[in-house]
Amino acid sequence: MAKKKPEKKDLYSIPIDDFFKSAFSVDCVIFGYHDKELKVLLIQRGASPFEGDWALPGDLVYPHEDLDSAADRVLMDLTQLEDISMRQVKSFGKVKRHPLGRVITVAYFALLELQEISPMASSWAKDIKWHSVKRIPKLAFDHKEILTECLNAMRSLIKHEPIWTRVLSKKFTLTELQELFETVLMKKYDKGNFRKKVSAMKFLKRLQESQVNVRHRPSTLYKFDHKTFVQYRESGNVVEF
Amino acid sequence: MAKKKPEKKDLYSIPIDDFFKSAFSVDCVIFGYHDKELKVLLIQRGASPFEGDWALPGDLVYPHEDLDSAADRVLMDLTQLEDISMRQVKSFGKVKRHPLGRVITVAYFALLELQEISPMASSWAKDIKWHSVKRIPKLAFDHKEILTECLNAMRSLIKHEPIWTRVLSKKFTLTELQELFETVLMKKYDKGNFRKKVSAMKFLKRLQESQVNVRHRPSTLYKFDHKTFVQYRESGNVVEF
DNA sequence: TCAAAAGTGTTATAGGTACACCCATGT
DNA sequence: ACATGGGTGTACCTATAACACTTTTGA
Repeated sequence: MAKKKPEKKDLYSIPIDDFFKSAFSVDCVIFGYHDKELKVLLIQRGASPFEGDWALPGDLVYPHEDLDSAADRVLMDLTQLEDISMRQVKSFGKVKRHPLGRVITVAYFALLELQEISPMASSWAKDIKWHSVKRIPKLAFDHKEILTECLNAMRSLIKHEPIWTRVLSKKFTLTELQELFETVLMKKYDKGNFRKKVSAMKFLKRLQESQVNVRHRPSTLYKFDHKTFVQYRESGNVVEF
Repeated sequence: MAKKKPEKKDLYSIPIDDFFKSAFSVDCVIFGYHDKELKVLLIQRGASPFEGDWALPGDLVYPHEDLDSAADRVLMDLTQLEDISMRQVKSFGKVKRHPLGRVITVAYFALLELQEISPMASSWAKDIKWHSVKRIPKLAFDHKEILTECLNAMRSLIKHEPIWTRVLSKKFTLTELQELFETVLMKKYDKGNFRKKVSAMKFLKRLQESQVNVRHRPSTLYKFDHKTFVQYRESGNVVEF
C-alpha cells in the first residue's frame, strides 16, 4: 500500500539517502537440454544471506553496464559462452524480496545444450549444478517464483521463436527435434503429424546426409537456416510448433 | 561492453558510491479506447530534462513501495482509478537512457475507457492529453521505444486475456466488441464469423435486454462474466479473438 | 417503404488428429 | 529373420473464411 505520496520531485532533487540502499540485479535462468531432459543451472550460495541454499545465478548490474549486458556477462562467467543473448522475462520488485536492502531484479533466461561447466567460473559459489526442472530444491529469495515465470515464458516462446537452435547439433534429425519439444512442453506429438507440420517450415532444410552406424533405418539430417527463417516470417508466416 | 569484471562482492560490501546515482522508475502506457479510436495518455514535461517534450507518465519507485504498486499509483494520480492493475511489460536499462544518472525503468500498460482526466492530477506536468496512437509526437528519453513495445504487448495480450473488459460498458453489443478488436488490432473481422466464434465463448452472457431508440434493428446486449471465464479456462479452453 | 445495422445460414477450404502401414539398417 | 526406429499415406473432423441472405427498428 503506498502511503499518501509526497511532493513530486525531479530526479536531481531526490535525497540520496532514500536510495542509497537500493540496487538492481539480474537473475539468470539458464536451461540446459540433453537427451530428453530439461535442466536448470543453479548455484549454491557461499555467503550470507541464504548461505548454503540453492539460488539462481545473478549479479548486481554495474554502474556503466547495460541491463542486457549484465545478464550476458553472468552467463559468460558461468559457461564461457560469448555469443548468446539472454532473453528478458520480467522484473521482480517487492520491497522485502531481499533481506539486506532494496533490490529490484530483472529475470532473464537462455536455453542451451547442456554441457560441463568449468567450476572455477564461480568462486563466489560453493557449488554449481544442473538440476532437473522436475526436481528443484528450495531456492533462496523469491527465486522459485522467478524460475517458474521464466519456465512459462520459455515454453511460450519456444513455440514461435527459434530459441531451440542452440540446443541441438547443427545437423539434427526430426525425431531429435520432436523429442526436444516433447520434453520442454511436456506433451506428446504424433510422429506423422509432427513431420508433416515441420516439413512445411521452409527454414528447416533437408540435407543429403543421413545418420550412420545406427541399428535401424538411418534418419535424414536437417539444419536450421536462419536466413530462410527471416524471409519466411517476413512473408507473413507464423511459426507454431 | 562490460569491462573485465571486478572481484565479486556481496551486496553489503558494495561501495555505495557506485550506486548512489542510480534509481528505478516506472513508466506507464495508459491506453484509452473510445468510439473506434485508440489513444494514449501523455504528459508534457514541466521540468528538465526534456522540458516541454511529451513523455509517458511515470515516477521513481519509492523506497518502501512495491514495483507494481508504483505503477498503480501513477495511474491513480492521473485518473483517480483505484481498482486497476497495470500490466508489466519489460524493463529498459541502457546506461545512457537518462541524461541525469543511471535510471532503470519498468514499463507498464493499462487499457481503459477513455475519459476526462482531472488536470490538477499532475502539477509536475505542463499539460496532459490523449494522443491517437496513429499520431504520436516526438517523445522524451526512450519513451518512443517503450510505447511501441507496450503497444505490441497489449495487442498480443488482448487476444487471449480479458484486458478489454474495462473499455466497454458493462453491457455491450457484439458489434461494439468487434469494433474494439478491429481498432486495436488494425484488422477487419467478418461479422458472421466473429459472432459465431464469440458465441462459443461461454463467458460472454447474452442478456434479455436490447438497445433502445436506435434507428435500426436493436442489438442484443451481452456482458462479460468473470466467474464463467475462469471456469472456461480451467477446463482447458484457450481464448483467442 | 427505405436506410441502416442486426442477425443467420451455406459452402468451400485448410489444418489438425488418429491411425495404419511400409522401409532401411545392424545384429 | 527380426527388432528398431525412420518415414509415408489416408480418412475424418473441426475451425475458419467468404459471402449471401433475412429481420427489425426509426424515420
